Amino acid sequence: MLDLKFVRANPETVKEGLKKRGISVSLDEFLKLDEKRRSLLTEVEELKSKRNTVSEKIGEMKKAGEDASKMIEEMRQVGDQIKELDAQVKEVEEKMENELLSIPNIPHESVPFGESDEDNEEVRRWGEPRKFDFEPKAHWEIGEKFDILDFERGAKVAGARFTFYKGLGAALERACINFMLDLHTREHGYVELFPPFMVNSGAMIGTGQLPKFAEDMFKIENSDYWLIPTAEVPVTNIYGGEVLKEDQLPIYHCAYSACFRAEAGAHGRDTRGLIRQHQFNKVELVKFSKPEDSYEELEKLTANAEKVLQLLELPYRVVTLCGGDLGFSAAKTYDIEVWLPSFNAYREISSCSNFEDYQARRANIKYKPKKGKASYVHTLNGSGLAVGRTVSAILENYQEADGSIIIPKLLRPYLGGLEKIEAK
RNA sequence: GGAGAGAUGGCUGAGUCCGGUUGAAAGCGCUCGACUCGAAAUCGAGUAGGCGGGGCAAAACCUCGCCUCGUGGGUUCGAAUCCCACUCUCUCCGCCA
Repeated sequence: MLDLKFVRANPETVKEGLKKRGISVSLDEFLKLDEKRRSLLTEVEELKSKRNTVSEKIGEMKKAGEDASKMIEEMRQVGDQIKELDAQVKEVEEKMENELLSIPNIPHESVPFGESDEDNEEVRRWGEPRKFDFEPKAHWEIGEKFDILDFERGAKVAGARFTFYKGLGAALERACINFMLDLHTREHGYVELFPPFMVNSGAMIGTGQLPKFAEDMFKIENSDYWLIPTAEVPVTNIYGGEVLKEDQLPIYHCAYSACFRAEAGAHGRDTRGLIRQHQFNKVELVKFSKPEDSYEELEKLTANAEKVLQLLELPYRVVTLCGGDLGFSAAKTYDIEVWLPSFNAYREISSCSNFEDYQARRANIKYKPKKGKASYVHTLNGSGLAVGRTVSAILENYQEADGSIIIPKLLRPYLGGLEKIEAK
């Protein structure tokens, strides 16, 4: 959420910033509401002030045994006016709140202009995509061949975009999760959380999924619970409504969670394999930092996510998302894209963002500096990494001519020393 | 699921029966100052947030006002205090992985 005072004072800056996203928002209506709100407030506050002073006087008169019935009658009428005006204020404020919650974050100045993922700017590459001297198989073919991924039965018991991992497939998924969590907690200084997989609407508003993107998520019937689309939601909201101490910052959390996404509007895209599932696993990195440090923290967070791919020896590239491809709440995002032979392309495996104070304002997360007033922290997060896509990348990049799959060295301890998956 | 207790500032905790200088005692913590070579101890001062108006180009800051004692409603001239609903926490019982 943008700062109301900032929008009021700098509507042109806001419009200009949103232009980078390719959206033009008219703030005229909003600013008109703002003016209306303020004039209503002036009016109603004057009445309330009057009521307060007169009520006090009534108390004194009663104590002195004097008759105050005339004043009481007058104040009764004032009370009715106040009630009427308060209702108007509430209505205006609700409209404004809705409006404000629906305005996306303003992109950072370093974010490139552009309309779609084609306009994202490549920052760096790591590793060299392998040249196969045979026709490499897609991970879904490999998964079925070894009977370690069962898409058909996933569809049978749940539906499209659900999968059973089986045997070494399940073990590989679990090994990746543990490998990532161990790396981030032991080497990168993150404190692990195991979050709730469902949250309430307040948390979803806090990180920006609501009110605009309800159709992208799964809602639990007859309750205010939503299945989390990412651990970002519970983990970022963990300090919602709190004032942190300066010396607590920066806070680093990592968390494994299952993620649930409705994938509305993705019909026909990535229908095969593990790339786009309604339920997938992810290890998430979340940071809370002082505003002046957040962009440095974004670089470090991205490097922490990249480290996973480096250790697994999977080639990748990093891109800066252009304005048109930027997520709703983010000010700047780096996507890490892993090489997937079946696509003959790099595919997103992590998205690392700085939200600046956008989420902090919505979730009301502040910190108190040693000197000065409490102000909003900056929040960041990134996948470290999406696990299903990591498994896909391993299966595809590590396949051999004889059909076997080499296990990356650092994962072997997590699989009882297993060196390769091969036909029995 | 049943019965009961509770929710007050950064924290602990009074006030709630009996509505009116209580936005809130006291203590702790924190900040600044004094003392000290320095620290501790001691002493003094300060210390909730949000919104709106004015001062101001703006921020800081100052000032006036409004709102906030879990949340939302109600009663009343006036509510932390009375009534209703909800949420959460704790204790006991039942059930359960």
